[in-house]
Amino acid sequence: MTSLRDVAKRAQVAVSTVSAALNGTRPVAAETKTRIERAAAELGYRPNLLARGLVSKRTRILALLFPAPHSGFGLTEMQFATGAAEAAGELGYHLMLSPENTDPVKELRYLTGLGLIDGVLLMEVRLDDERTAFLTEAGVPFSMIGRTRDPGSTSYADIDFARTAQDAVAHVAGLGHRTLAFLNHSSNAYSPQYGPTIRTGEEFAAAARRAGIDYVGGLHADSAQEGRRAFDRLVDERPDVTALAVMNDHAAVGVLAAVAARGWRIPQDLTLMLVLSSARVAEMFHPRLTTLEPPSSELGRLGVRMLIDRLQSGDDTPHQRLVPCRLVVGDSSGPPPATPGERGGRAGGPAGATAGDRTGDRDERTGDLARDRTGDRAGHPARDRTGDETGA
Amino acid sequence: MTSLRDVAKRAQVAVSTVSAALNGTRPVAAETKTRIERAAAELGYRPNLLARGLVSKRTRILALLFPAPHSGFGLTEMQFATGAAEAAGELGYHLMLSPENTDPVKELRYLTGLGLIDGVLLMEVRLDDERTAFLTEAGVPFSMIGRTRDPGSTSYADIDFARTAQDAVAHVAGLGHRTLAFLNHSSNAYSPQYGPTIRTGEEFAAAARRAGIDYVGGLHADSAQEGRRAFDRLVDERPDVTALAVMNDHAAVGVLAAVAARGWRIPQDLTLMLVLSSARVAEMFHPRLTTLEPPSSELGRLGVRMLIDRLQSGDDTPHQRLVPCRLVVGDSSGPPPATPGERGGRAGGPAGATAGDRTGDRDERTGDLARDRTGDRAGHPARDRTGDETGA
DNA sequence: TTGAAAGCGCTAACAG
DNA sequence: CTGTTAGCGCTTTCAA
Repeated sequence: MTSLRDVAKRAQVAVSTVSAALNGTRPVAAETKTRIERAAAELGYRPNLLARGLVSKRTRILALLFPAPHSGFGLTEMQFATGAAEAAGELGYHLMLSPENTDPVKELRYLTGLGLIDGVLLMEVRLDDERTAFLTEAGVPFSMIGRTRDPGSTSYADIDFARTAQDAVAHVAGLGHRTLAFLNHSSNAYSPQYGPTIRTGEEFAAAARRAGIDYVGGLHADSAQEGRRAFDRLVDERPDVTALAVMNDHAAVGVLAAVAARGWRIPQDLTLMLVLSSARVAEMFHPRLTTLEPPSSELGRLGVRMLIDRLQSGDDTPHQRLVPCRLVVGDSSGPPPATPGERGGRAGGPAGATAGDRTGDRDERTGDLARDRTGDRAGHPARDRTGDETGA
Repeated sequence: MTSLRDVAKRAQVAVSTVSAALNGTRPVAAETKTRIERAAAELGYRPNLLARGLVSKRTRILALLFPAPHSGFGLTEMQFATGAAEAAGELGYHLMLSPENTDPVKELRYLTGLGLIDGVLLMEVRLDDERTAFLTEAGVPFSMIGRTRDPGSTSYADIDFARTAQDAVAHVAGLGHRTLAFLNHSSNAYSPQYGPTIRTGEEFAAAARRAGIDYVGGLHADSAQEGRRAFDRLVDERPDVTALAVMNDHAAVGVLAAVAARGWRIPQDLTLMLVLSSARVAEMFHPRLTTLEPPSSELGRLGVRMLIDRLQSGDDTPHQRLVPCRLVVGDSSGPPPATPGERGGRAGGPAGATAGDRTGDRDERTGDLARDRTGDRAGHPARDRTGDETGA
């Protein structure tokens, strides 16, 4: 390990001059500077982060607290991490992965006490998250992916649920649907305080109301079996429903089974969309489902950027960013059936010319998933991952 | 930040004594020790990792180099990371996520030059991976998830492809199949040097040969469309194939479409299994596919454990561990049809009573995915995630 | 069994 | 503009 002293010796100057030259901390004569730089390069000098951190109190290390991979820990959550790590790397920071144990606050106290990290990035934030209080009180800079019920002056990047719901509603409304049902997670699948579950439900209801669409809520399912049952119940009670949005991949599997069992076809008899699920998952279905894909990676990036921004500016005005999901139209969206009451066969009935045909004549497309088609009525143009800017 | 000096002051001893007492570095009188411990607890003392690392040259920080999330970056890869982070945490270490840019070796040089990390964990290891040479030469301790062509004396945790293939072959053979086809990734989907792609192909061929099963290889597909085409070609050329193993999720989607298009049923007309894919993904299919699920999280854990073991023992005899995939039997496995030549309808023909029925009478099961049933002929008992021990 | 002192590699006053 | 000096918080000799 070559140190500052080695460089100083070789360049015939004092260590502090080398430090200054390399960091631009104070003016250094051009000639001296180049001499120092050459010496540093020749020796392959790398500043020791520990020593630097010890005195400067800043390590350029961020911690990402991620929850134990419980039930629903999928691609989405992990993309936060990769997005965050990338953004950190681009800005000269490092990202530490800290698995959260049973006592998050204790974990945080330990972690921040180490003097190792400059800031914390929280994910899986609950509406009443206790971690924010601790961090605020401890004076540890942090930002969140997701947000608490009342974010106040904390920094966060979260999904724009209102806009997402609005886009979804506009999509089905644009296709001519007048009734939309929403199949949510059960409230205890994740924490009962899990923001996305609650906010998505609320916002779908609100968006439907505003659009003058009939909304059917209060449905929950976390497994294929529950999804199937929920769908059957739904159709019994509300045979007029022609469009359904589903939160849970597994529930969607059950819904598809129930749809097929009734002899219904998608999208002719029902428009089905997956909410907060990646296009990669939606692609696994037959037909390929329309999806509202969460901007996971971008949220991770944003979270890191706003954290670093705060760290570097010293200014702690909060950054709060909402990013809508991206509507990826699949093969499960279509106009509503002319006569909803007379759809398909019935359970156990003649199943001919249903799923077999459907998959049979389905046109296989390659990777053209990025087509952003929003319903005509929506009025806003196709949108892509927008800026990377931290913007207030 | 309370420091050693604060504790020393409060306990009325010298800093060096506090250090010794807290680290057990040298004998300290029991009475003094408790006094120190109490003082430390009262002050909420946390050792500063930077200061400690600066002198001890050991930070207890490990770096996980993960590749840019290119094409096939899924759940599997991410589970390495979570497994690794957990294992690290349990052993008092920290895991840094280092996204790999275009020049991995440069990245590594930089990273290891920082004096910040004690060791490196490599993933997405290619058969001729250049990173290992650098790390070896630089004397940086490392271990791998995956392995190079000739691992020599490097430490790694990898999938036991031979055993996995053997289990798969035994499974289908046990069901009575005499012919097995294998649909691999195309060689350029990942790096042309991507170990799993190559090893799995080889081992399936070998296992089939040993089991006296007719093997059809040389098939590749990375997308649904390619999967569909590959399957159609396969059936044309080898109508005797009754079992098919598929590496790629997307290809499997295409295969299922092609199967349905022919009016075939699964598993009656074809036994289909997914290789190196998580059970969560297999669950998305209809019917739920039999899977050989990679022990991703465990590989991550093992990688970290062997790295830390080497770090702490100072002994650099390599640890090399192979862990087979877990066979999760789904609803896509069954005995071969009596007369393979007369299966189902043909493309575009009467699709009646096919997929519709299949999904219709499918029994929805909840979460009971852990059933380990290995083929009768295999002769080895159900196996679960085995030990966590690092074992040499 | 304990204390004093040196120093890890760096930054940041302060003099020159 | 540059060199000297004093630490950051800790571990580790070396004496006592």
